[in-house]
Amino acid sequence: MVEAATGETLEAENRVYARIFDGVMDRRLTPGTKLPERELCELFSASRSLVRRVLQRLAHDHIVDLRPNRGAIVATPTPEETRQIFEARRAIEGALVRLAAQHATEADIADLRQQLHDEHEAMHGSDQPAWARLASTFHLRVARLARNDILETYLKEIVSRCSLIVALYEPRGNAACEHDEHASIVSCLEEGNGAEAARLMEAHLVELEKHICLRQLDARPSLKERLGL
Amino acid sequence: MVEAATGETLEAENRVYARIFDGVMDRRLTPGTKLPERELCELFSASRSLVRRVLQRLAHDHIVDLRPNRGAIVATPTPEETRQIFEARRAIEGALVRLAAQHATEADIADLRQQLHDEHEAMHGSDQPAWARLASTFHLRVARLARNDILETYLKEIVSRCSLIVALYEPRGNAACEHDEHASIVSCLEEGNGAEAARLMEAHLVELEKHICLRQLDARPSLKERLGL
DNA sequence: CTACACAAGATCGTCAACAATCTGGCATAG
DNA sequence: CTATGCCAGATTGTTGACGATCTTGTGTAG
Repeated sequence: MVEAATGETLEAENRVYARIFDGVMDRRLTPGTKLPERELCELFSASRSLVRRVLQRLAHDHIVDLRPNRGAIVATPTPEETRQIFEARRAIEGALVRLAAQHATEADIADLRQQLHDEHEAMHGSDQPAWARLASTFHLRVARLARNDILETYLKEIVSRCSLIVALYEPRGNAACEHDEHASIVSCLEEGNGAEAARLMEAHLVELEKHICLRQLDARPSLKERLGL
Repeated sequence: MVEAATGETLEAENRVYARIFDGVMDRRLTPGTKLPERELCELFSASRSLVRRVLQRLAHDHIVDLRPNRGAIVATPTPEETRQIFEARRAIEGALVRLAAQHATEADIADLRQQLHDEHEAMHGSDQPAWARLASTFHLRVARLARNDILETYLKEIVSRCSLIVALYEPRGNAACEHDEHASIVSCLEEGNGAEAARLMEAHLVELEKHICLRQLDARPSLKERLGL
């Protein structure tokens, strides 16, 4: 087939977007990585206009930086942006867990427990990329329970930006979430205690930011550090 | 000049975006309005590719709906979307006023008081479009004081969607905010009382939603009502 | 040896023509 | 008279080529 319906290209577009998005979430695409149109076209066997649209979407979601006439690179959040991102995340994810506590069914809780189990195994199995990915997945799963697509979409965008931050300021990538804190949050959700769940979540996020801010003091994003000078 | 730097077109793109955006905020572009590419090109003396980019951005911000092969129309939020939008708005704007209370300077408060004065005049001057616009402006001004671009951007998007909702479910457009409630919020901000400011803001938004939900019962967006049947 | 200027290569941005799809009206059969 | 099928006009989606801009390597003057 040369080209089918318009729906096909939409699907292809989402596929390319998801591929790059996942690359960022898995920290295989690190901040500053160049994303030349030509190369993306060849890799995905896609037309330039499609690749271009995807890059614009990614730029709109603050995942890539589109520099005029200089191509697209994976975004590198500044320290100030980092501060704002975590502040926004606490607000939005706090609201999400409150809502999740209202709507969560027993089946939902069971799914989360299964998720926690997978997390635990990945952590002990020393499969660190998988662990990091599962840790983000947990947050997104909880968000889905809130039954609010808008806040959920916002959180997804923010979590992806957090992935960039971790890649920048936490080279070993060991800033993943603590398993126990996740477990406590699930317990609160089970009891329908939204207020406490939100409190735990916000504390959990403060811990995560502290982990990163500590490194931020010495690990500047500039290239001096990256060359060991 | 035929064509200048790339920055010029960027500027033109933002200009077209802003024009359509303002049209929605002022309720001159109502939900369902068709936005044909050809016509936009002529109106703004812009190329088709530029218009196309703008429409994609507007679609990403949920201001227009992009139907494949059928063109772009101004978005028409469903009742369920309306529920989610107000829920999200309470969460985000609540967080924003809390932050605004922390950062607001005396000059900021003075600016807000000026804003309140303009609101009051527009209300009495029976210049309703101006009033509705100023009411939204107040919320965005408060958001700016929070010093968090991410949450501010999210609120801007949500407020624009609220404008669509009002246009849909409040034909006369008289669902604007109460002046007094705005004034109370400013007072709390002046005292640095973020918790109370957030409480007032959330109550204010609940009132606004109630105003709309009441109409939602009889005024369905479907065409039966619009034909008087 | 250093610094500046220049030019070739590569990449991005734009435009215009072509192809695919949808809408609305008309003809025709029942 | 109603319903169905079809065709023309209009609109959108895509592609390919052209022009503009930036990067980088090289050469030359100081």
